[in-house]
Amino acid sequence: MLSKVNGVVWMEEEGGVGGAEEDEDAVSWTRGQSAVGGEGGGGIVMGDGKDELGLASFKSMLEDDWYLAASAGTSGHGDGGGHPSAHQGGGFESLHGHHIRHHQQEINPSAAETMLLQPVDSSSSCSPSSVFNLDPSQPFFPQKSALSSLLNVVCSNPFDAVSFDLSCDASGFLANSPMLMNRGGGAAGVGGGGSGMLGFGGLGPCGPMVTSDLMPVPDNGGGASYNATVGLEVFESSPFLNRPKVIRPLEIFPPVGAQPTLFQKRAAALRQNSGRNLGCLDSAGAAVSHGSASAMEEHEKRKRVEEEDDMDEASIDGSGLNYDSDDLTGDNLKMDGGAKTGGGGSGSNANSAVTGGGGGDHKGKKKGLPAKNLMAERRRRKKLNDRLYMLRSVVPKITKMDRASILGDAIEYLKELLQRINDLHSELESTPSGSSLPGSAAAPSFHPLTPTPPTLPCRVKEELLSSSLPSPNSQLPRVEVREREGRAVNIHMFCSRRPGLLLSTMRALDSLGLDIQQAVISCFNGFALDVFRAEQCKEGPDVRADEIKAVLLHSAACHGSM
Amino acid sequence: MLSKVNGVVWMEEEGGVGGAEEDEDAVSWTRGQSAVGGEGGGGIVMGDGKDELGLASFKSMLEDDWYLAASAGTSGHGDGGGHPSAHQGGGFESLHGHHIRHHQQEINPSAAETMLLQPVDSSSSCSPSSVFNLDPSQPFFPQKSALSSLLNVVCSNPFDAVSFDLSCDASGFLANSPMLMNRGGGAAGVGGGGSGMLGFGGLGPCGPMVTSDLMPVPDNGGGASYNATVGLEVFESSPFLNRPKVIRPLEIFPPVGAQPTLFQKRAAALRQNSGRNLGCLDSAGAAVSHGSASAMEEHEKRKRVEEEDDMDEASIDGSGLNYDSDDLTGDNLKMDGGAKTGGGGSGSNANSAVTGGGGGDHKGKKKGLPAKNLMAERRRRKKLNDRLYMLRSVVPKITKMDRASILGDAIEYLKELLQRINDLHSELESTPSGSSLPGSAAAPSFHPLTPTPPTLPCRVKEELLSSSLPSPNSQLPRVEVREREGRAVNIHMFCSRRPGLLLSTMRALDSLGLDIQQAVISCFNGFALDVFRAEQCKEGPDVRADEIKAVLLHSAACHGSM
DNA sequence: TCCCACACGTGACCC
DNA sequence: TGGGTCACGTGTGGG
Repeated sequence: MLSKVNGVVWMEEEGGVGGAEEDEDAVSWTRGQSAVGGEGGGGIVMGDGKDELGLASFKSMLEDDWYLAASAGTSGHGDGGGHPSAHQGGGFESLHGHHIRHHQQEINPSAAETMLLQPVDSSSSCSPSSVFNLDPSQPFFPQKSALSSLLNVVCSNPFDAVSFDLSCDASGFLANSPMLMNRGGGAAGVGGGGSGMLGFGGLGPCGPMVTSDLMPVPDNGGGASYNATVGLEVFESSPFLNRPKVIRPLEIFPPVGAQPTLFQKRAAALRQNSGRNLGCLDSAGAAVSHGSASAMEEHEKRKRVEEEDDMDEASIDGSGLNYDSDDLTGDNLKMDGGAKTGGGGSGSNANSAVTGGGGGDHKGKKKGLPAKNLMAERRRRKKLNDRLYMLRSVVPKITKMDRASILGDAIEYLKELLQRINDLHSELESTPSGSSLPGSAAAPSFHPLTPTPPTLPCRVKEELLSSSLPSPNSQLPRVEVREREGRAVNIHMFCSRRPGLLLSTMRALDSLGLDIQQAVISCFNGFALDVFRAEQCKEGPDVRADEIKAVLLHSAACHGSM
Repeated sequence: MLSKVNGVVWMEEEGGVGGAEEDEDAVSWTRGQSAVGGEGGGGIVMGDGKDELGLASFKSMLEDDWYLAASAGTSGHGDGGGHPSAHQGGGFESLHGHHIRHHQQEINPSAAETMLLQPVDSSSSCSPSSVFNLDPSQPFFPQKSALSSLLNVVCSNPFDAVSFDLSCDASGFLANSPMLMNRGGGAAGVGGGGSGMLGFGGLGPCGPMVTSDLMPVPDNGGGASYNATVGLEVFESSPFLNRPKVIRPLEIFPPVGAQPTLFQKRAAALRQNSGRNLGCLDSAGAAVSHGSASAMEEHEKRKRVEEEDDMDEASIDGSGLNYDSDDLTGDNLKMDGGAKTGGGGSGSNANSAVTGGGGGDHKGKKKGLPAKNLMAERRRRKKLNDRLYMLRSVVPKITKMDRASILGDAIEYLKELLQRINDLHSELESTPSGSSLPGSAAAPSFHPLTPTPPTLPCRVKEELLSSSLPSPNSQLPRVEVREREGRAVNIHMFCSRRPGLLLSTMRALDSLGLDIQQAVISCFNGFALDVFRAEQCKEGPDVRADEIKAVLLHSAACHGSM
């Protein structure tokens, strides 16, 4: 149902995101990504996907797998440093892949699906894109657009998403994991881990290099699909290389992926740094890059792992594959974890003797719980990160890649959307034809979609400010009424809170024949009434804004007076 | 400017959130809170605040202060266990402080600012509420509603929001911050830190106990204001104690507050647990509660700290005061940190030998960085949490209190909004004249971004809408009423929106002799009413919760029935 | 008991 | 160098 409509996209998201359980949500996200990956990489293992369970299990599997895979893969390349040429190359791949993808998406008609995928990817990729955005100087890519598109995409894939989410939601996860595994195997071969490698290999230049390194990359690629095209670009596009700094993250491939963003960024950075210099093995690079080789290695591993995880989520399929290949999972994971910790030895954590202390999971610290807990924690973290990225992907304008910024941007964006909806509502109702915006000045602003509405006309802002600010308490009642089209109105009222004010205000509005359709009223120290949309009863005569205002002011005054 | 208007709050948020830099954002958030605090606590050090930098500094200051204060306070009580009675008391304090504050705010006419603050607080407080929501069983609080309300608020302030975004985006934030500070200073003087303490002391029972403990509280209190009432409640209201579980968070006063949510929940829980048993010193309590006294202590401290931090953010002013009072800050902080770490000694962390190992900040591990870093990390964490709560507050329907869930819900919600926008767009275009559509069609498409879906068939759209919205709508009216102490009640109501519902509900509440002091009401698809605090008129007979519920249900039903 | 979620402190990295 | 960010591993509490 949902899926069909464009709304579908939304639906999915919703289901996945909010609607269902977290896990489910996570799944959904993943799915989306996976879908994307599938599209791009093609190789999604749909058969598996079919199972609802698949997803869930997938997810978990993936996560675990991640670690495992990552560790496995990582260890392999990270330690061994088998990569041929650039980390960068690898990094780029992913990043480019994403970007490229975006372009492709646009380009490709197939798009519909792609779109969806894209979104997913974008989510992951988003980060990259956002990254791009970050760099003012080098926005070469349409991150924003990408993002938006992604969002859209997500939205666009109502079906996909929906189906996934729904199916996935509940049973999905758990059951899924196995599925994932299977899937992974089943998958075309985007391949994560070893398989993934293959995928990359297919890409071309990257392939080789990637292989060892790519382990992670694949994940990022999640998206093997991306790689193909991407790979080329990467190599081709020196620009990225050229500008390591800002872009770096992106460059590397943060963009691509799903989760690399942060991780990738860092990883990429590392790689670049080390990589460029070294351009050799990962390990070498790592070592080179910094003082503590061991530390570096660990770091890399971890990052990779995470990346993989991300990938998993992002492109579950791919990851799935990897996992499958790895298959070591459980034990390996632990081991990996242990190894990591042990290896890393950061300080306190390293300790972690708990985890692995020695080699096994139970070492001694306490119960041996640590290992499990550790994994759980990792999963949790990853999940959270994925969500975060997802959120990022959904938010068109991303100021910074910071987690906090992401949240902040999301909040802002959310508000913006609400505002828009409001405006649209008013417009809709009021202006039949005027569609355009008569009413809503705001509409235009956001409409444009400009993700960056921000710039909206200052004037508007001013208005708002004036209105908004007034606030405070002691203050005089402040009422603003805007007529939208037709009989719709927007009301903003602010004054001190007084007992009975709420009721009297409601009465006043009612007396005016206004039906409050969308509003938010808050009482605390003060009283704030924001009616986004209210309509005058059809029957009644038109009430003018100033009338409304007068009535409300009176109401506020009466009470306010006290 | 901004500061003045109620919008301020929003402004801040928006600005803080999306618009500006993270720091700023953070600041903004903080401000909101701070503002609140200022209102409540008043004692913000405004002088400093004036500087734009001030904000930043404030922020940092506060945060640091938090820690310091907290640590100071904490260390004092935590380690020494100087606190008179309960940790709970302490914990409560903070929490309560928040709640109380709200109350006070409400009480305080100064409110206008408060209002703003409130929202902010609410955001933070929301978390608690959401927490409640999480519990299916115990939704007593209007978390959702709160959230929704928040959202609404945000939304509601179309102007504000817009303006904010716009204005805020760039300069706004920075500029604002100073304002806030100023305001805070201007505030009545609730009092933060030391001052705050006083405030608490004023409260009564809590006062004494709190004092030592309160240090942190003030922060929370940001809001000393709350404390007064809260403190009482806490002590008085055994119920909370009685129902530690689900309610806990709320009970404690999560609602109030600002950030307690997660923190508070836990903290509260801890306190309750320990507190109840012990009811003595914090340290004692801690020790009692669990095996590792030291660990407990640390925990408590930490929590408190965080709480404080939250407070800081929430009610920066307060914190500011505290800080001021403390003044120890820098060094103290370090010390505190060190102490904490040292004291706690949980395991790995404890170690923290880095931090304090011994007593001072620099111990030895590496550079002595740790301490600083530690603080930074704490701040960061806090900031992130605040944002998260903020986000939560904005998202109307929160399934779980999980971080991941919050993100997921937010994403979903976001998608929903996009979908809606899309639909609206299509409708707009199509409906009015089809002509516009084309172009606009684009709109929808791009809007939604979903390139494809673009225009989903209206019909579909309709379906979707119906479906999407559903959440609210379809539902049966849901009303939850909790009696607080005395004549205070908490009400959470959620049902489909119906014309006149708002008024009828208000009438119903009025008829019950309830004075709505703190509430958030949001209307969109559904109708959500969250009354954080309402008091029955002194005159009237006591109204029982079930009566209220019945009346509200009736009201909802009448309208709801449709 | 386990699992989950969280907060914490730390090391590493970047700017 | 210093602040900020991040991931990690751990400890802990709640269910």
